[in-house]
Amino acid sequence: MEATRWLDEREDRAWRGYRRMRRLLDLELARELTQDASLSEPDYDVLSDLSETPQGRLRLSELADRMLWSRSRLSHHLTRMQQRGLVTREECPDDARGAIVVLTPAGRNAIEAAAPGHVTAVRQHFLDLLTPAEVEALGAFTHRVVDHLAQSRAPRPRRGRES
Amino acid sequence: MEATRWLDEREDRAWRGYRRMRRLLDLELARELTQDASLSEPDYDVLSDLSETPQGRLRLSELADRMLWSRSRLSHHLTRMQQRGLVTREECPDDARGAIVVLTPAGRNAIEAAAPGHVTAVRQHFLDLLTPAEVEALGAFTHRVVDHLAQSRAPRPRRGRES
DNA sequence: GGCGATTCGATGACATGTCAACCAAGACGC
DNA sequence: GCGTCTTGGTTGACATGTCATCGAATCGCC
Repeated sequence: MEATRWLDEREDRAWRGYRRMRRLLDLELARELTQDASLSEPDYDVLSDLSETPQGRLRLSELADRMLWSRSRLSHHLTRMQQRGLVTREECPDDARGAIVVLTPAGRNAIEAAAPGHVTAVRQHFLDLLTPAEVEALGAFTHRVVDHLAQSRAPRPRRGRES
Repeated sequence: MEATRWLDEREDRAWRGYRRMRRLLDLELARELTQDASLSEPDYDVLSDLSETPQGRLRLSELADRMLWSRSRLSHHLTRMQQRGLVTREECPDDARGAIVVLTPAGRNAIEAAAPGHVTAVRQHFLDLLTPAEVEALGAFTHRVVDHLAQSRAPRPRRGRES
């Protein structure tokens, strides 16, 4: 039970800035996305991940893993997107339990129409405000943090006895 | 209608890393908070902002502005927190429309019990993984981005004719 | 081949967040 | 003081996310 190491001034400034930036950036990007493309950020992410695959199709669980979403959340969200005609579900040939999420032509159109504006917004409100060195540093430390966090949530060894 | 400037490799790495880190960090911090202190992140933020004021009391709208929350969201959330005894509402003496949010002793206890663990988690999963230079850079560019975004959403001048 | 354990995805109940009214009260012009 | 406009906060309807549970299918092991 060590004494807590509180944040010093520099750390506090970084942590507050990070959270405030997140929030404002989210608000602005979401605002532009709905306005220009009638998509929410989650919609955009789903479509974006799907469109990055050669066929625009992914196993539901695979998509959920990539997005770090629960299967439940994705299933609910897909139901809504399906009603809007952006994606469909197909049966999985090699696993009868499985579902394959498929990008519809309308979904493809939607993401292709939305992407330029979204990327532009990301630049305008974020990346272009950073120096190349800062972008480089951001890439470096975020991946470091991601790797660290991926450890903690790594699937437990099957018969492990770890605490 | 310029051609879209897509992200180059470095930018893409930074942007993906940022979003992935956000998500994983949120999951982990929220997990530890609920487990150790039975608080959600929004709960923690409300209590934290309140406890930073000398009296543990803030006008509702003032709190909403600080948190970048809508009044509606805050009002709903306060209702729930009030039912758990973490905060109360009082009438505002100088503005009969107003409500003052007040930290209860239980709320004070909750944040004081939660803070050490939370700060430790923030260090462990984030800040301590960064070099001092990276922390410094993070503070610098996040504040730059925040200032930029604050511009776009600045309250419009009362009778302005601005585009 | 068969049985228990696990995985996949869907679903319903519930928690949380958003949006558009709404009411009451202050602010302003007169 | 009195109409009108704005502001502060609440509320209800609805969208979204979480959690526990379920049925069906697959896996592992014998």
